[in-house]
Amino acid sequence: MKYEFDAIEKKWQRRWEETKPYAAVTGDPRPKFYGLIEFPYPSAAGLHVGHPRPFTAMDVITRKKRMEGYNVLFPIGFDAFGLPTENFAIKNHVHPAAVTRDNIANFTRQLKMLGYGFDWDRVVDTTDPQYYKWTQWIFLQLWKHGLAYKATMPVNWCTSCKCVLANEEVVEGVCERCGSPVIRKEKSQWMLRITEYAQRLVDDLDELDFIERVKTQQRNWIGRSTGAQVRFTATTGDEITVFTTRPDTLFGATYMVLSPEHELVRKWLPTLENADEIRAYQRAAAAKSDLERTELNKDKTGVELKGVRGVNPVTGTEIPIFISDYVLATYGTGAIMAVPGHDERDWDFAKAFGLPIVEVVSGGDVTKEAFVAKDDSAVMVNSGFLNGLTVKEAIPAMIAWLTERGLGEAKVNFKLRDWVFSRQRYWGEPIPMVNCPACGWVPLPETELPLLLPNVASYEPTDDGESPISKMTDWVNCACPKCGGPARRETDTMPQWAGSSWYFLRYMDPHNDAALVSPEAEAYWGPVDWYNGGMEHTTLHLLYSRFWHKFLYDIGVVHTKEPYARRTSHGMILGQNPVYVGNVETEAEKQALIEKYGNQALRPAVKMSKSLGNVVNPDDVVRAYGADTMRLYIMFIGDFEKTATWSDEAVKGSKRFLDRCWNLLELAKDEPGLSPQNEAAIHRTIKKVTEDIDGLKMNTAIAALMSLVNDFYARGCTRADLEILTALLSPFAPHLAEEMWEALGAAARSGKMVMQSPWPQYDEAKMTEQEKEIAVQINGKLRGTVVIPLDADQETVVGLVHANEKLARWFAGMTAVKTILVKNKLVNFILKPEK
RNA sequence: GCCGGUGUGUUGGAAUGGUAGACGAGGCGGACUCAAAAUCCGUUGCCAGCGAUGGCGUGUGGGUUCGAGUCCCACCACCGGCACCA
Repeated sequence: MKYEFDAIEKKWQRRWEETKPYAAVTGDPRPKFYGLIEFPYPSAAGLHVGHPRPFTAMDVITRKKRMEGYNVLFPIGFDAFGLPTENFAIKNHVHPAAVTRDNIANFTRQLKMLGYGFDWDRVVDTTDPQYYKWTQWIFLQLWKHGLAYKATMPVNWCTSCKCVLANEEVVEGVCERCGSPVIRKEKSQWMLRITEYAQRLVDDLDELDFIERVKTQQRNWIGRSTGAQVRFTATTGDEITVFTTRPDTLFGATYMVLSPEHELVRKWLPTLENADEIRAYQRAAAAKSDLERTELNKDKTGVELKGVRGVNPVTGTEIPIFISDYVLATYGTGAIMAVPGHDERDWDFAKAFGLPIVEVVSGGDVTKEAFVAKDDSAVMVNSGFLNGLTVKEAIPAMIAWLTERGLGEAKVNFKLRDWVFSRQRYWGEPIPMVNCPACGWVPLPETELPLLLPNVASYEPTDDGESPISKMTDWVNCACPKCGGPARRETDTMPQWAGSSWYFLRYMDPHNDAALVSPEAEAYWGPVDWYNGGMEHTTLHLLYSRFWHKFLYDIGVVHTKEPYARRTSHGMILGQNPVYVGNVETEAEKQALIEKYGNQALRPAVKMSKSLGNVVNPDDVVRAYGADTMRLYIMFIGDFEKTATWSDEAVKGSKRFLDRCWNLLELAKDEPGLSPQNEAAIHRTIKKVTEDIDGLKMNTAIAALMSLVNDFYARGCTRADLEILTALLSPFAPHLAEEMWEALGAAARSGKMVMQSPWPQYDEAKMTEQEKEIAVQINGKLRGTVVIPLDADQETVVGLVHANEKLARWFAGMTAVKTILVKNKLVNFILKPEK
C-alpha cells in the first residue's frame, strides 16, 4: 500500500472542516492556552516559504497542548490595510477592497492546504468595517485621555510613498518598506504620546519571558538615560535649558550648542550680527536627509551666534553659543552644554572652532582626545567644590547643588519619540476626527463608528502631501458633531500598525458588536501565553501593541499590564544563491560574478527574490511532496531561531522519513503491548519530543523520531509501538498521523482522532536498558569502551576493564594513582609508571 | 563606536564539563531489477598503515580541570540591531 499523501491530506482536511476539532471554547473548565503567530499581510504573491516556519512551529505547539488537555486558542487573521495593496490597485485599476478579498481567499486556501489547526470561525480582517470600528474606537479613547494630538513638526517623509513615516519605519535613513530616501518635512500630523509610557515600557520588560535580544533591542530603542536638566542664562536674559548625563562636568562647559531649529535662535535672529550666515546654515541643515545628517557628515560644522552669550551657572563665566546640526532638535531640550574635555563630539567641535578645552576629570590627556571616563571612580579637578570627589560622588553632589539654587534638577530622558500616526494614503482606517472652524478638533461620537472609507475615483497619492480622500468633497465636508456648523473631516488615514496593535484581543471575541472584547472573554483568554514572530517587528508592532495594551489596561478594557507572556522569534529562510562564486570553477568566472553582483556573489545563501529566481513557492512543494513533508522539513531545517537555507535536495529526506513511517504499518507485528526491545527507546523518545517541543527545538525532536523509526526497522516493532510513534508524530505530520491512527484501529477503539487523544506519557524508570556501554579513558584520553551492568560500582567497572585485553595492556608497568568513575558514562584512570 | 549573536565534516546541523560529529543531505559499496527509479543493507572527519592500531581534530593563542566544542582571559572573522541621543 503506497502512501498517497494527496488523497490522505484532502480527506483529513475535509474531516476537520466538518467536525471543527480546533474550536476554542470560551469559558471551558480546561486550562487555557493561547498561542499566537503574527497574522500575515495578504500580498498578491501569496504565501512564501518564510510564513510556514513560524506558523508550523506554533501549530505543532498548540496541537501538543491540545493533546495534553488544554483548551487551545490558535487563531488566524489578515493584516490587510497597507501600501502594496493600494499600489497594486492603482496599477491595475481595481478597488483595493477587491484586491484584498482575492488575496485573502488565496492565503486561506494555502493555509488550509498546509493543515494548520486554526479556529477558522475567529478570522479577523483589519479592513472589515466591523473590525476597524474598534480600531477607531481605541483612537477616540486615546484622544479623550490626551494621548492623541495634532502637531506641526518636522517629520520623516518618504519621497516615493509620498507619505510620512514613524521613526520606527526609517531604517538607516531610508524607508523601511521601499528603500527610498527619507527627507525631513514640516507637516501637521496626528501623534500618539507613546513617550508617556516610555518608563513603563522599559521597566515592565524585566518581568516578561521574552528572548533576551528582543528585550535589549527594545531597551536600546527606548533609550533611557539618566542625568540632569540645567538652566543656563543668556546675556539677553533668556533661559537656556540643557540636558546632560554628566552634570559632574559642568565646570568644564566652555561653550553651548543649540540645534539649528531651536526656538531661541528664531527669537534672537533679528538682533544677531551674523543673521544671514545663520539663516543659510539653518536652510542647509533643513534640506539634509537623515542619511546626510548622520552617516555622511561626521565632520562638525556650525555657526556662532554673534551678539549673544551664555553664562555657565556654576562658574559665572560668559561662554559662546553656537548652532550645529550635531545637536538634534528632537532629543532632550534641543540644546547642550559642551564639555570638550570629556565628550568626543564636543572635543571635535572645539578643535574645529578653536575653543578652549578644560580638564575636569583626571586620568586622560585632553589635549590629545576627549577623556570619557570608563569607570566612575576617576577624580574631579578644576571643579571648585567637586574637586577630589569621584565621578560617582560628583554627579549627585552637583545635582543637589543645582536643585538647592533652582538651577536644575535630576532628569530622565528617552530616545523614544511620539508616534507619528497619520498617513497620506487611501487604504487605511479613516481617523474619526472632524475639524470645525469654531470648535477646533472634535471627535466623532462613538455611535457613528465605524466611519467608513469613502469610494474614490483615484487612489493616487498627491504630490502636495494630501491624502487621496481629500478630493472627496462630499465626504470631507460635514457638520461639526459639537456645534452643527460646517466642518471638515480628517483625510489622513491610520498607519498599518494600527490594526495590528490590538488584533490578538479581537480573536478572543471576534463577533462582538457591543465591545471590542467582552470582559468575560478577555478575562478567560488573556494574556497571550506564547507569541512567536519576527525580529523585524521588535521596535515596531511589538512595541506599539505593548503601548496600546498598557493604555487599554489603564482604562479598564483588559486585565493584564502586558499583552504577551512569552515571546520567541524565528530565523529567516534563505534561498540558495544562484550567483554564488562557489558554484563556478575558474577564477575568471568567479571574478565575473563578483563584478556583476558584488558582495552578493560571496554568499552561498541569500534572501529569496524574484530577480534571482530562487523563490520557493509552498504550492509547488506541497504538490510534489505533500503538506506533511513541507511541515516536517521546515521544522527539521535547523535551529528555529537562526536563519536557515532552503534545500530542494534535503526536502526529500523528510519525505523519505514519512514513507518509512507509513511502511511500518505493514511491518508491525500484531502483538499486544510495547515490544520489550523498544520499550526503553520509546520512553526516551517520548521524553525528548515532549521537552523539545516546549523548548522550540523541533529539529532535535524530529531527529529523535527518526532514530526511533530506525530502531523499529532494525529490531522490529508492534502495533502498540507504532501507536505511540503516531501520536508523537501527529503535531508535525497531522494528516499522515490521522491516517495511520485509523489504520492501526486506534481511532475505532477510542472513537477519537489522534489529535483528540492524550499525549503519550513517559516513565523515567523504564528509560534505560539493563546494560550500558561506557567510555574508558587513560589519562584523559579515550582508549576504548566497555559494557557494564546498569549502575555498576567502581570495583565492578575496574574488573571489567582489566578483563578486556585491549584495555588491560595500557596498565602494564603502570600504577593507577587515581580512578574517576562517572556513573553509567565513563571511567578515567590516571596512570603513572611503577617505580 | 555601542549592544546582541555566531564560528563544529563535503553539506544542513547535534552534543546538562564526561565516547565530538546524533539526525538529515550528498558520496561510496552491495542487494533487488532486463534496466532505471524507488526501496532495503552497509560505509563515510582528516593523516599514516594491508591491518590491528596510532596520531591529529570544534576560528586563533593562553588558562582552569582527571577530563573543555562547552568554563575563564586575550584576540580574529562574520552576521544582526542601534548610532552626532549630549
